[in-house]
Amino acid sequence: LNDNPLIKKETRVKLQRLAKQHNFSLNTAASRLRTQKTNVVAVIINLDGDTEQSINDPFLLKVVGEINLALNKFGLELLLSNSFMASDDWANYFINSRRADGLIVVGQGKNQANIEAAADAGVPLVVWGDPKSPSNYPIVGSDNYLGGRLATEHLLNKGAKNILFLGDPGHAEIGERHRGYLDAIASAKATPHVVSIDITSGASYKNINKLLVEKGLYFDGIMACSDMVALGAMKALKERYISIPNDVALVGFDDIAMADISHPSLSSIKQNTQRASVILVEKLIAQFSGQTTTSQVVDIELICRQSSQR
Amino acid sequence: LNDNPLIKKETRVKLQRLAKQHNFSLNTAASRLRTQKTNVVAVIINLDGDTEQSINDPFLLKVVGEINLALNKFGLELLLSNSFMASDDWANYFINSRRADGLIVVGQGKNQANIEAAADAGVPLVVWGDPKSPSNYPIVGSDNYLGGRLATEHLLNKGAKNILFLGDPGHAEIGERHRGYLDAIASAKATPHVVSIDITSGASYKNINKLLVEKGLYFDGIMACSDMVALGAMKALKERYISIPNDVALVGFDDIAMADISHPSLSSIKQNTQRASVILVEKLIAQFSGQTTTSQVVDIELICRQSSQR
DNA sequence: AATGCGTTTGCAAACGTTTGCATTTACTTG
DNA sequence: CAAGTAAATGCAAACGTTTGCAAACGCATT
Repeated sequence: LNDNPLIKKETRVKLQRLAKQHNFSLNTAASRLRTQKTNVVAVIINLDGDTEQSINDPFLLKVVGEINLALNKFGLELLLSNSFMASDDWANYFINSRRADGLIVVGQGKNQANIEAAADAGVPLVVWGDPKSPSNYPIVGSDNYLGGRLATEHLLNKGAKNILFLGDPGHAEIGERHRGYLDAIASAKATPHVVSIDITSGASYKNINKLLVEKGLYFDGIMACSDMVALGAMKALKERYISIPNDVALVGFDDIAMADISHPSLSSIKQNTQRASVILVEKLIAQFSGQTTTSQVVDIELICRQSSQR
Repeated sequence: LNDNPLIKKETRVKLQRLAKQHNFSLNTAASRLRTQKTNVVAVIINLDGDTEQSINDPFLLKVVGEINLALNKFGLELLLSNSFMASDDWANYFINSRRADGLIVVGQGKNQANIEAAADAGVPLVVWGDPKSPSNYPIVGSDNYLGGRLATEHLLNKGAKNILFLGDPGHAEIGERHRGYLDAIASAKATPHVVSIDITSGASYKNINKLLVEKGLYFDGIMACSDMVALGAMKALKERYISIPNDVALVGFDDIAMADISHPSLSSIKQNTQRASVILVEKLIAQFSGQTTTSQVVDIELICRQSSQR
């Protein structure tokens, strides 16, 4: 049944047909016990304790969906996990106990201690995050610095002079976007305006509202650290009849489905999650066979829509 | 290590501490082989072949996230699956092979053959879907009929006379919403207008655009079968400067995060996915111990926002 | 010293696969 | 017909846990 080449091909297919007919299926528990392989990969959604960003975040879930497809393509299954069950000792909980052969961590968050510990323990492990972060484990992700710079330069090109950066620079990936933003601003000899907020649409909405009340409309562009954040800001602006893109041009990050369907449609930095997922899985499989793998940057793309078109 | 009551409590905690110290973990493969229990539940996202609705649909993923939390609460793990790996014979693939102890199917779709087959095979199984559908398996879900009726009555109350139903009535859950819509329309002696489209924002956008071009604005209300569909329609309307809610009032379904953050914010029928997830898991666990379980309706709620406020 | 009880230890079987080796069978070729 | 090869069969061990039973141990009470 496992396509052992010692057995003639016809015999194999004959038996496989018979197995299907009689509803016979190999007992994976026994098989895993014997082979010490599970063909399962645990996916951990790595959220910080202090963010409101939840397991419901559309972008994170999109990444999980893509990873699932990529894993299936290689015959692997996906054990979905949050940090609740596994507590802190991922190596022990997932690998030592033979629940999974490897780990894919979605999101670096602010605290990489758990990831580092697992990597140190020699666990096959890949991370979706910012590939430029120094690490002892391979990280696959977008060029966040470039994304931040492109988005900001785009806004500058469209004539924005006072561009807000909306997001929490303490977070690994967003920190890079922030650096890109700062460099673009510096090159243009403009003034940076950084508004550090939690990565949620709600926080964004509230903060932009507060800014408008307290300081008025002192900005004419926003580089948001995610589309959800951008959409929250957009709502606050629209409620005050501030024209997008004419009064304020707006660029988000992630290119989630809603970016295209919002009105005005939201310009965004598109992360190629599909390609990244395949690369993540390939690197993980390479680790299974003992190879060491390195971080890798995946292309990004500025999707120019109405929110920055003027 | 498994809290066997034959062993004195102090000895148990002592050993458990030792195990943690030495990074020892029970081998789940062996344990599963011996006990014939996996403590794993497979979650299948059940998409029709002929819809563009994808694994990336925010609502479906939200449900999966909630189910994950509910399962964890009961010490169960979640094996995420699409229909690709399991092919058609779910009983065989998941249960017979001891990959999981039970199945949670998210979405009935148009074709229930796979679900029925698994249920007939005696597999512990629960479904997120329309609880009023006749079935040989327990379905947990919202009162879709009531939701459709409430949404439509709400629009009627707000003075809408010509209300579009936007969605595919061939799909189980949406069929019920459609029935609710029709009944509300009939009670008000209004004329039904059913626009059957695929359950995606893109399809909705395109169709509303086409309708407006071909027939003009012959409607003043829309009851959309999902928020994504509603948002697609909203975009088409806004592009033509049709005022929401004044020219057209709009109600969606699901109450996804975007409903609150869109502008105007979107009225919606909120499905209590969190409660439903816990109920799903409880029913599944009841089946593990041989009990038979029945379908159950979870409360819904009309969330009234700007898109229907006039 | 004997009895009883709670707790621990030791032992063996079983879960269903995979793997390697030795053997047998079927079939082809000189 | 013998020799040679490809394919199939049979056998036994091992993976690490759980379970039940029997035996042993420690300790307190008669």
